[in-house]
Amino acid sequence: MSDPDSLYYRYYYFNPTISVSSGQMFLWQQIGNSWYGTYGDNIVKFTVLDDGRTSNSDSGSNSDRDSNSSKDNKFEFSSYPEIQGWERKVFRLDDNIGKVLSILSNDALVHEAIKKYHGLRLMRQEPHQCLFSFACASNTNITMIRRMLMNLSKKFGTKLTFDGREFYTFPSTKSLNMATLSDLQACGVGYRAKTIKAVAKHLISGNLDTDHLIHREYEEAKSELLKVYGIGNKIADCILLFSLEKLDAFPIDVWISKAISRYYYWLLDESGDTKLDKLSKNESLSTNQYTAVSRYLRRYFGEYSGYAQQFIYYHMREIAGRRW
DNA sequence: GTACAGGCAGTAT
DNA sequence: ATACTGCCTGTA
Repeated sequence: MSDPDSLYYRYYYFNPTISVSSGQMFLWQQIGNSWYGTYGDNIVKFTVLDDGRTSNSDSGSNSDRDSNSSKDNKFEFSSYPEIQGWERKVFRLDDNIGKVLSILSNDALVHEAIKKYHGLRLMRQEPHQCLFSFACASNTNITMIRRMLMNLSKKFGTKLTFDGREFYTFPSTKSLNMATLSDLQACGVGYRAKTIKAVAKHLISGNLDTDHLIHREYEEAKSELLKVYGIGNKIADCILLFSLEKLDAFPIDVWISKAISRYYYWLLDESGDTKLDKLSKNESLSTNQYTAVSRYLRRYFGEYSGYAQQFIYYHMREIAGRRW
């Protein structure tokens, strides 16, 4: 890479476009060449500067590059109210991505996905927003979750203007705590209103403290989250991975479940765990099966299991022809 | 009309 | 321990 100012050069290549479209963060929208996202009280924005410059073959370091993304776009970042350098935090540019990808490349499937979805990053979410977002995520799909969160933001967030357009901040924990069940249900969240209330109550009372959980180990933080009504294994793992710095978390949803029975069944087989015998035909996991499967996969992928999960997840959605 | 979508809690076996 | 069931809501 000849341009020392390019983000590829400074941070190892990353592609915010593929990350925001991966479904790991719900409140993003594309307008023209720009993407706008809600990050708590702020609206963050990046624009793809398509300067037509294509990457040249610089001595093999690009050999893993997917041919589809051989063009190195530049990106411009801004926000309102302004947060300097938010992209570093949100796209986890502080991670040693070279090390992460190198370790995970030991697995054949993840290695393929890394090549294919070059530049995909894990995104770091604002913890309270992440908690409430996944409180809405049970038994539904991404389109519905987006709708619920947009409705909640309109009703309980603060309107602000950015680039001459209207946006809403994410609702404060306090406002969601004060809301009644029917206020929340008016946003189309249905029975999940009880989970939202439970999360708000735990946060307001100090019973659940995200700053505290960030500094605890995976197991301990997870058991705290599981005490909240409506938060189960999968949702807790998403919250841990996306906002509480648990890169070793490995959320298992139906897509990852498919990937496991297809590509990683040998791992469970090797474990000799009898309660996993029926897993190949029945892809839905009981609580105990989830815990067991999660343990083996986390042991296999190691401290960066969450990155592996993200690449596998994105891959499964892609080959299934995702639509949202 | 019916099945289903990035789960979970409650209840019955 | 494991299996089964209902749940809000919109879309196919």
